[in-house]
Amino acid sequence: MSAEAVAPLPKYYVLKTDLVELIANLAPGTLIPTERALADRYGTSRTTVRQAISELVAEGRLGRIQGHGTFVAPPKLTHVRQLTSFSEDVRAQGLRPAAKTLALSTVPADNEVAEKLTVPPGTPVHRLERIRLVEDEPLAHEVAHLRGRLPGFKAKLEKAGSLYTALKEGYGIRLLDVEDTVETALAGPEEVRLLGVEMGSPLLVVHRLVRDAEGIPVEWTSSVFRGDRFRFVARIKADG
Amino acid sequence: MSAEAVAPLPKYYVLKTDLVELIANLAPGTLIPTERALADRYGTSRTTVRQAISELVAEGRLGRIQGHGTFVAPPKLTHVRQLTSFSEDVRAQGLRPAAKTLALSTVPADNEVAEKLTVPPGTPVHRLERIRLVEDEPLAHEVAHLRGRLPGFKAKLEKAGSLYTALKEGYGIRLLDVEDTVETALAGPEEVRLLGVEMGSPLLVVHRLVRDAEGIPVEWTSSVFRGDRFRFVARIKADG
DNA sequence: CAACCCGATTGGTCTATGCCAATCTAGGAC
DNA sequence: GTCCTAGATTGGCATAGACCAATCGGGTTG
Repeated sequence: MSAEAVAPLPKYYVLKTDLVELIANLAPGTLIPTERALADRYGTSRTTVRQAISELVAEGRLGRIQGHGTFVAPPKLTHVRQLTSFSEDVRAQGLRPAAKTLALSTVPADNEVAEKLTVPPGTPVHRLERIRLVEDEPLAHEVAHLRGRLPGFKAKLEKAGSLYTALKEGYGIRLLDVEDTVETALAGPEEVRLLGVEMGSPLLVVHRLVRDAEGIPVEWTSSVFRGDRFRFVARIKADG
Repeated sequence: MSAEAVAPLPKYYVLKTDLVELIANLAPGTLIPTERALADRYGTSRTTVRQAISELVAEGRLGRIQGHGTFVAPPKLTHVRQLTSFSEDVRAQGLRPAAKTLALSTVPADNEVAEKLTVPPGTPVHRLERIRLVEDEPLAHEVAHLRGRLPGFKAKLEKAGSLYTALKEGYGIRLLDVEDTVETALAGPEEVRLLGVEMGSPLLVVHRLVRDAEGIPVEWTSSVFRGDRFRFVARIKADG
């Protein structure tokens, strides 16, 4: 129709679009043809097939396992971030949450933690490192830093099961507000190891600052979520 | 030290790590060596160099322009999402915001819009499509759908300059709360065209549902932000 | 029967190379 | 001087093939 020269779409993008159609009606977990088979069928190189598949993996639509194959990924979860706990959010969706504590100790605050918690660098703070699981699948890596002296914190945390419950019922700390920042990143070796994602897959990096009823920062947490399995929701109320 | 066999890091990842160090002390905009030069220097193929650079581009640390070169990317912006407007947020950072209206019309609600705005499919709704700019650079593509009859909307919007101001001062609509969802995606041809990003670069897709004082949904907006230029912040107040 | 091993299959990394497309620069035409 | 063109340079796309690593299935071995 138009006389204008239209830039032809790259082959890998055409293939990607075709794959999206193909998997639209397939159940999660279904294997798609192998890379070599697709390369044959489309008369293209495996490199080109891999570029198309890689983007779909990055978008969370496909997954792949070396030696096994490439399959349709399960749909994204929705994570409602209110002043509730991760566990509650997940349970509200009918799923089974869990947390594995990797480390719990008292450490001197580094410069970043000190700034966020408004304490002098070197001040002892509690450090809690955990893996968040849903249906036994590791979905997030979280490192929390807590300000102040919290005697018997370990026992209280285990008893309460939830960080926020422990703070509230163990120490009477009431929370005023939460500030979350959300940004994208790509997985490196640490995330590959901890979350079982593949190199270069997208992540959501969340930094959370929690203030108590007096407006004093009490918690500074850095979390890395699998970007292909999560969607964040924030509900924000009007001021008046 | 350990007798355990350590999986050797892929070459492209080593190169990526080296590049992160290299650019740490370089000013934004500085050109890094060309792909061919890096391939020579590291005794590797250009394909491997491109894999390393591609991930850094996806993370927003590098940018590249065909025929020109690969350069250090500017730092991310921070976008505070409260019940304020995009414009106010950007101005608060000392930057110059702008919006370019691509389309403003009344259209029948499709299934998704109808569901979100709780109206029957086909109901006339206002559709506003805009490009958000900061310092003349397009950073987001936004399609808003507004429920209800809004006589003279176009004129009021132009007069107010801001969507929220227009709703409030033009029609007395007070807003109760906002619900944002944030997820990741990769750029396709439309984003390449509208935002000037490259194919496959990461995006933040935000869906926003705004309710009025009675809790009735009044706005359903779909936004696509450049993932390499934005960081979201949500402040959430405790309920009581 | 269970445990083991081996080979086929599949994705992961990498090479070497070619050509296309966008950009920039140096020279020449006017 | 301005404009234009022709190369050189740079990133973008794609090929064909090699070898590695993880997985899985079937057959052998105890």
